[in-house]
Amino acid sequence: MEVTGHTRGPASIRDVAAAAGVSYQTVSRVINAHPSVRPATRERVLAAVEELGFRRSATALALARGRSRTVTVLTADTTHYGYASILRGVEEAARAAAYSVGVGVLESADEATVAAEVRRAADVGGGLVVIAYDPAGVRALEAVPAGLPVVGVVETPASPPADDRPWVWTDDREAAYRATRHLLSLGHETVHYVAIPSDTRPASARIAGRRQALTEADAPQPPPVQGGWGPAGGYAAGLKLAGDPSVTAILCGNDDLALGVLRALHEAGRPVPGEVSVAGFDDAPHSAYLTPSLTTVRLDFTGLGRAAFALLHGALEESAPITPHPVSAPELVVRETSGRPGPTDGG
Amino acid sequence: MEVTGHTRGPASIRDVAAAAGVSYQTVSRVINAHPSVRPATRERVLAAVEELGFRRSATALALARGRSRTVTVLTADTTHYGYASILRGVEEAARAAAYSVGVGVLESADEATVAAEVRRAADVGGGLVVIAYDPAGVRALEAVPAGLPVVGVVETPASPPADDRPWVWTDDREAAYRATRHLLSLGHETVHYVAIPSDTRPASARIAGRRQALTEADAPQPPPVQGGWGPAGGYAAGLKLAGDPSVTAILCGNDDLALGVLRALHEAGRPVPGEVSVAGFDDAPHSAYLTPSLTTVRLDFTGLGRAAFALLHGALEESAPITPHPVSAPELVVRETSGRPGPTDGG
DNA sequence: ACCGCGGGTGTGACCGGTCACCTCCATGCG
DNA sequence: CGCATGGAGGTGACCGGTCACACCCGCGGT
Repeated sequence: MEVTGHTRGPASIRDVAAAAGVSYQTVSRVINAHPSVRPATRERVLAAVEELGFRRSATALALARGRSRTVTVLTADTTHYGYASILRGVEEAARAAAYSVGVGVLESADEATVAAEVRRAADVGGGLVVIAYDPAGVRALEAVPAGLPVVGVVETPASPPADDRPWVWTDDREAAYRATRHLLSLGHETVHYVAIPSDTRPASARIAGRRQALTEADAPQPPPVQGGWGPAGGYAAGLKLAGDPSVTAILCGNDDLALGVLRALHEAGRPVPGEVSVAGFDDAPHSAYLTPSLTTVRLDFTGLGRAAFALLHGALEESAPITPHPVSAPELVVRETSGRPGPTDGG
Repeated sequence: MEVTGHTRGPASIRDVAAAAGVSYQTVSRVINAHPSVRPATRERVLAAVEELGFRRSATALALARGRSRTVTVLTADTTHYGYASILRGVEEAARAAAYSVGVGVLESADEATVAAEVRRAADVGGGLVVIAYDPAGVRALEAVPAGLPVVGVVETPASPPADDRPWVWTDDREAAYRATRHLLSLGHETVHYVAIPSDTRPASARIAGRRQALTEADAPQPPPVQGGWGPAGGYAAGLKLAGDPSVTAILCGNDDLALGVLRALHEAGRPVPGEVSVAGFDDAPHSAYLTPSLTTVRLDFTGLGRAAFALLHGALEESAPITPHPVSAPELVVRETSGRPGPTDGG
């Protein structure tokens, strides 16, 4: 009725300008809260905005400004609890800052594929959060071209990151240290370790934390067992360890691994925590409800995601001073899978 | 050396054109594989593309074409296994089609918040996949403005969806039917049900499937117990059911719920499957490794995600005929939590 | 009365692509 | 030989915003 000649599709600032009887630039000023617009004019423009249901196109904004209010999270798996939590943290912070978040899954760790994925993510503009706990993620982080804002979510690094390529991490060295000490304090001679893939690096923070605890206690240092990411890998590793009667305490790189280990111990007839104690990392939601419930170290993945976004936000805009690391410290959660070692010579 | 005056930042088609000694339009033609470009010219352009590291800007493309090769997944939780798998399926299919995928988390089911989230997602253009298993998702699906391409991921609907607003689903009616029949066939008198929030609707497909199985077997029909989404809710529901000695079989709306129920039964001293049988939905990765391992119905969430994308892709472009539902049928996976009912009158 | 100044607006170019349309030239055919 | 045809390529406008700049006007100072 009152709308006569405006174009099909969503209204643009030109449409709004026409409706309000001003120039498109004035509309732009109103949208951006520029001070020098007369109140009466502002009112008219806002009324037109309301009436036409105008929404400023994110695409056009990105093109004109050169950056895109978008962060893309590159991850090897959306399904894994830790990764999914990081994604949630990023999304949460991004939403609060009116950013959009994209996801790219690194299907394989193959160099070319990863590089292609990084390029794709770069095409949309904005920043990148790379979850670099695993080989695919590490590759991706390396493949990010210079000049593209990126934050890596990594294990506790040995040396601080370069300024132009910040990292974010939880103190998993400390986490491993505490979990190991907890198990030792119960009376176990040593603590075996089932590793997630990233822990194969000799510099792995978790391995270092465990080593420190073992060293301080003058305990033997059995080499880590490779477990992969999921329960299946933990199960396989668990079967190996279950066969060795000297094994009484097992620390696992994550809760899923621990679950597999628990199953393997069960099948091998080694009661938990009667004979063997088990602890995990992450405190996934189901860990508290397992039978027996899982002793684990809670890691603040959501906070990690938020921190990653904050850093990126700081790099993309000249606001929000780069908040260092408002990530909660790891917290040991003692549950039923850890206890004093029982007599193992009996069976 | 050879590059003299081209602009800072990523190269544009104008830069490439200058380097190759052609017009920007020719570059555009080469990029888009337009036939009428002489091979020699094409070669020159491609060489320039290579040399300058040209990548076509997704933003500019979106602006010029009017649509943005992006799909945004709206979900209430990135952490939940089923949701995360759907996201992965969407991402997988999207990547194959050179689309980007965004995520929006519906933090609350509050109408205004959800509407705002939908608008935000709409701002980036492209299509929407809304995971509408829960109240927040259902609200979001309703709040999507007409004209915006959207696909809902829903429970088996009572009536087929409208053409312009397609849905995608697994046959969870059949899934519930099969799981219930399985439990009945073991000799249980009836099957109790711990529901996920969406199942409160009287028209819920899962509830209908279970009802049908119970009806066919002339079994009593105890009302569903509300469980929520996570293990905590399952635990609470499980405690209630555990107190009733007549309860010998419990079907749960998802594996996390089942986990909580198992824990509650354990604490109540009711052995599984000795006294009570339990089954879940989803077949989450850890379910096979629980002790006892969980009988469940595997649902093809990833396929669901891929199907959702395919539908959206069909709506966004005039290609890829709308493949109806290449989603795998639910598959009953019988494990250790289900067995014949034992003597319950003893304790 | 003249100038400078600053608030309130409008105009043109630009971001990096695409699309519609035009030109130029080498053919083929009547 | 003249002309329609189609391949190869170029030009201008446009998508929906932003930015740099010019304009107009009222005001205060001299």
